[in-house]
Amino acid sequence: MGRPPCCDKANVKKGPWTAEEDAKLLAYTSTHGTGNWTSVPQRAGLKRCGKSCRLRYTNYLRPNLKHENFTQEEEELIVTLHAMLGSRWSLIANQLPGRTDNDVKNYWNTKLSKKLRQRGIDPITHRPIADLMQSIGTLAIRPPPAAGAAPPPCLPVFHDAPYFAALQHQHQQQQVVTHVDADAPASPDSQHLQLNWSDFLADDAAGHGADAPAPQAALGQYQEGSAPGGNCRLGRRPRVR
DNA sequence: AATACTCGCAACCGCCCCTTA
DNA sequence: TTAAGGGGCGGTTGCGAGTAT
Repeated sequence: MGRPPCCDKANVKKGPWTAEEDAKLLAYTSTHGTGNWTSVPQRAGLKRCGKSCRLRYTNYLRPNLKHENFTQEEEELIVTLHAMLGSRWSLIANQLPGRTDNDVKNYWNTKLSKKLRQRGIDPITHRPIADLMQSIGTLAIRPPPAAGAAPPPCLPVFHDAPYFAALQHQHQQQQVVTHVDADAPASPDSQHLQLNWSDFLADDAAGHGADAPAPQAALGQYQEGSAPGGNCRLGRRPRVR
């Protein structure tokens, strides 16, 4: 049994937002703020789901959003953070002022992952594709597990727990490729990580205010939550309120 | 000029976590 | 203590615009 719908879907409009709807939503949020989203549609005079209103506001109408193209610096930061965090788009977006998680996710899916592939880097693990092919070949010759034995661990990726800590080390060794200029010659050592790990942690703490948990603690939660119960599913991002 | 294909992005879906009664 | 509901998140889809054939 799933969750009940958050709104009456039969009487809710879907699809692209009109300028009139945007104006209503902006007018409402500018005077009343963004408190209870489920009540926003009714109060603002919109035939929309509250979630739809929230999404429209946070991804498009919110003040201080950037709508121009991503800069080279932003690209490199996204790649760096993706190597560290995986697809925690909201956390990555927190480090990019004026960008939303949807922006970052779309940009990654449409551009950055392709750029990485063009350079011979696997966009999931951030490792050279040739290395991965070698790993797959090694796995293929392993004997099958005995009957009743525990299932084998997942294929490791950078943002799984054991690799999270290792990544910091690798970062210090400047091995992670972050430069994704497709025109540049593909060379594993052509560009190196620019982001300072401790700076990232400090930024994260500052971004969440004084009452936010220490960033190291938050990262600890990521590591603990990365493989709950030993299965392959990544842990969800710990929420910071 | 018409059609097919690709790309970019806005929006939706469904799951999960947290809060609250 | 527990269940319901709200909010947040990542994954996916749909569609318009641009480009290639």
